[in-house]
Amino acid sequence: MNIKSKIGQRIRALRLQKGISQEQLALKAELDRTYMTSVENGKRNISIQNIEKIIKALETTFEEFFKGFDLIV
Amino acid sequence: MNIKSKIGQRIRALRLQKGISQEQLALKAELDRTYMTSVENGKRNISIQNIEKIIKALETTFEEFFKGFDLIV
DNA sequence: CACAAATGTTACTTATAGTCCGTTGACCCA
DNA sequence: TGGGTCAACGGACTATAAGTAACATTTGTG
Repeated sequence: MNIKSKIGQRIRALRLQKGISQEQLALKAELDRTYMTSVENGKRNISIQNIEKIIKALETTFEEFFKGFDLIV
Repeated sequence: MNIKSKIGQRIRALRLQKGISQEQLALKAELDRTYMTSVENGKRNISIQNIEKIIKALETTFEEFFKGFDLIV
């Protein structure tokens, strides 16, 4: 699994855990809905600033977000 | 402290811990020497793929890299 | 099935990430 | 003093991420 897909997968998992739609998350993170879709689907080489926006919108932390991250195959 | 500076600070700390120069790290990560300087100085909104390159060059993991990351003020 | 809501895709512009080449200054030491 | 290494900076350039619109598809629910 490449890094872009791993990031997308992690975002999707946390989003679903919160039970919100891509659109709701996008709004909260101040990003475009279609951009969120492409990030979740591993199509974007996202920057650290946008990752930060999403982590905040998911109400989590960098540490939590990346916990166990390297175990994803 | 903004996210770009926090990333730069963390990279620099780990690099110095390994006792290598910016140029050696850049070479290992297959990035430009001048780019490494600007990243460490918090001037770049680095992408996830380049973060991955640097983390690998530093011989660490995402989990380790971001451990305690949110505590930086 | 019909309809709505959620998600996905394509294609595009603009904004900026990242490279390359060269310079400068600090530091160390023979 | 002169040569080496290292870090920071700048200008000019190319590569690519950000961001959006329009449309398509999937999914869930009556």
